[in-house]
Amino acid sequence: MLKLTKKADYGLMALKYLAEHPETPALSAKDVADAYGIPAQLLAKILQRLTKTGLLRSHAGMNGGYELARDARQISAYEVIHAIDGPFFITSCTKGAKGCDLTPSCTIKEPLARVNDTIAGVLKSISIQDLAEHVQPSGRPREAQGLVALTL
Amino acid sequence: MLKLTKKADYGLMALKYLAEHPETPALSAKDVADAYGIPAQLLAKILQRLTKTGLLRSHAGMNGGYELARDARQISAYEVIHAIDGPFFITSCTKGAKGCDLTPSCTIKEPLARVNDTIAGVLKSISIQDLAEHVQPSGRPREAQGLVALTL
DNA sequence: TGAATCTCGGACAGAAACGGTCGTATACTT
DNA sequence: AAGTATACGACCGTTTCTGTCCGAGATTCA
Ligand code: SF4
Ligand code: SF4
Repeated sequence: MLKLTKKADYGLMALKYLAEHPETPALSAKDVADAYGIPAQLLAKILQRLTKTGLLRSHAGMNGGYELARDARQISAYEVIHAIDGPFFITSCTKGAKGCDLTPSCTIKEPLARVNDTIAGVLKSISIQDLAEHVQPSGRPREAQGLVALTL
Repeated sequence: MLKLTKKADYGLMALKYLAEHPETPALSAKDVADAYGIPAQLLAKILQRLTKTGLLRSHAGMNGGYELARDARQISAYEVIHAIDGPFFITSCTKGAKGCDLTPSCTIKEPLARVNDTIAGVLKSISIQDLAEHVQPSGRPREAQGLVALTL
């Protein structure tokens, strides 16, 4: 529950990897998969989907591969997750989906929808760049880099 | 992914229901289950687990049932979720668990751990009471009731 | 031209998590 | 004693997740 899919996880890793190698023209799925221990074929399909949603640009053929379509600073974790795992809900009922059987009688779906938005906001405020800058966490609680409004 | 379990969902509904009926000495699992359309047997087990973790007090026998162990204001959504679905991770690796195969080579687990904490913080800041006060959302974006620090 | 490399896309299978049911034992009230 | 309600574990069908396989198209290079 409330757990990130491994695909999304892999997707974030790959994007971060690409962000860290801006010089290279393109990196193949296999390159990235080998860099970590990710199953190559699986990563391939993930990158394909990221391409289809416009987060990556692909290039077939020899020395082909993928590159970021935008600056790493302009790609949010939310977009990645959304691209890979589809629309983001905390519950089974949220807007867009058909909802669970007891959507009418349920009295907490509305407050939960706000929680959903809040969490989505957190994810949206995180960019690939943020992941790439692995500031050595020297234990010191740094300045908060952002504040997320929690309306409920 | 990142979706609340239905069990947790039911648990929150039940807790909220109990919070809304502070006068009654105890409400049986069946009462709550009927109030919404929740499968009674399933809700029963959920409430049992909440009892075992100390969020509820149970009372067997006729006219028995459950009651909140603490004030609704003192019970966070996080506790409920944690009690029902176990420890809260966003990823498969987080502290406590054995982690996934590529925990060593993974470079994003540390930033993700912070995201994890952030979201957990959001959940912790929400009490059952907050759910019960279903302030008619008149569209007007009320004052933010809290801010969550987003450190990465 | 043709071989090598790489993306694309769907099908598919094994594994795990989820949602829900059942049966039985136990505790409390009247 | 009878009735009501919690307690607990086993079980099972469904869905979701993870990962693999395979065939088809694109591009580069010799
Ligand atoms: S309707 Fe209520 S119960 Fe059904 S999914 Fe939405 S929140 Fe959970
Ligand atoms: S280690 Fe990296 S890949 Fe494995 S679960 Fe944690 S974050 Fe995801």
